[in-house]
This record gives sequence, structure tokens and C-alpha cells, in this order.
Amino acid sequence: MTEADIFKALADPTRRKVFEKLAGGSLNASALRDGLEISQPAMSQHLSVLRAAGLVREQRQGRFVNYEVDPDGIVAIGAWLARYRAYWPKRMEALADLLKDMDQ
Amino acid sequence: MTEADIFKALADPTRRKVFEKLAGGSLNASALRDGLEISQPAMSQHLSVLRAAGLVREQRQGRFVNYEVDPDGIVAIGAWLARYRAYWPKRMEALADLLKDMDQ
DNA sequence: ACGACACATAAGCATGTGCTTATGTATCGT
DNA sequence: ACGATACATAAGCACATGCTTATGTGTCGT
Repeated sequence: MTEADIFKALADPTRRKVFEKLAGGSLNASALRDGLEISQPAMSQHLSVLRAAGLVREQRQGRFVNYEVDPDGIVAIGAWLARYRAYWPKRMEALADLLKDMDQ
Repeated sequence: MTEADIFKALADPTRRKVFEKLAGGSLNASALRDGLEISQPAMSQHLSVLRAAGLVREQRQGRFVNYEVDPDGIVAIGAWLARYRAYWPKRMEALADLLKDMDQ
């Protein structure tokens, strides 16, 4: 789970779509395939990349594997972004408020 | 300047180093090469990618080109991160405060 | 026990990415 | 005007990445 892993993982459009789907709630690998025209192994490989990056975590339930957003990845991106806080413009202030308010 | 451009740009370790250097202040292409063992064309190509992503902007000064962090890219990442605010853990609250406080 | 199912892994292939050397373009100093 | 300097662009190459098909592993229902 390094910065390299995280940015590389998010560089792929399919993986960003998967991540966004998971933001709406936990889903298993098959459910994640719906809509995305992709093979089962391809999805499995993408999920592996997302998991190695710390963006997603899994929970086995019988023969299903439920995936969900892993806050660790989110935190890592936030921490990276914080290093460039000197360049946050004024309009980001509202965003910072929003982020804080929603964290409950 | 799309999410794809941004994450792809940051997926490369050399480009992240360049970006971090620029966070310390404006620098020209030659100065950015110091320390990084990389050819002049390679740096030029990296800067082109960073600029296309909206992470960096340039300012010609004679035969020098000064590069600096472009807040647009920062904002774009912040906006992307905001979409997953539901998964910001408690410890991110402090970060949101920090980001807000520093934005002055 | 056995077939069906959910997912992971292996191997091979097409395309993308980052590097190099060579060269082009524009500006500076003298 | 001329060479030196700063940077960009072009072309070619090695390696990484994402996909596919084929197969492996473990779990469920009957």
C-alpha cells in the first residue's frame, strides 16, 4: 500500500468505475461486473490491484467475496494531498468544511 | 485535464518527485533535473504530461520555462476525494481542519 | 459424492508507457 | 552574425499493463 500503488490503481478507468460502485455500498465480484463489459478474470485482477493499493478490502462469505471501500486508501490520498496544502485555493475552504461536516 | 490524466500523471514516481519539488517553489526544467538522473527530453516529456493533467503550469521567461504547481489539479483531486467523504474516518477530521486552516 | 457456481491464477498477446539518441526551434551573450 | 544555451519534438526500443482463454481452488445444493 504505497502512493505508487494507489495512483497506479486509480489510473485505470475501469478500476475507478469499480471503486465508485463500491462507494455506493458493498458488492461481490460478480455484482461489480454488471454494466461493465469485462470478463470475470479481468475483474478479479482489477480487484486484486485495488486491494493491494489499500483502496478496497474483502470479506469472504462462503463462495462469495464481498468488497468494500477501504478507508486506509482514502486516508493515504488525503495525507498526500495535505502535503500540498499551500496550494489549496480559497474555494477549497468550502470543500474542507464539507469533508469535515460529512465525517460523522 | 481529466481525472484519467491526473491519476495517470501521478502514477509515475519521477513525475511525483517533480511535482513535490515544485511544491517547494517555482523552478525551470533544468533545475528540476538536478538530483533526478534523467535526460533533458525525458524531463520535458514528464512536464508535458503534468501540464496536460493540470497539475503544473508554465511561464516562459526568455529561453527558460518556469514551472509551478497549478492549483487546478489540486482542486480536481480534492473534488474527487470529496465524492468518497462517506468513507473518511474520524482521524481525517483533523486533516480537514488542517487543510482549512492552512488555506490563507 | 457430484455438478454447479464464485472466484483466483497462469500463460500468452496487443497496446501503452517511459526511456534513449538525434534533431528542431527559439533566445541569449558577445 | 555566430555559437552556446534551454527546451521541445521525433523516432525507435524495452518493458509494463490490461486483456483474453484455459485451468485451478474452494463452497454450495442435492
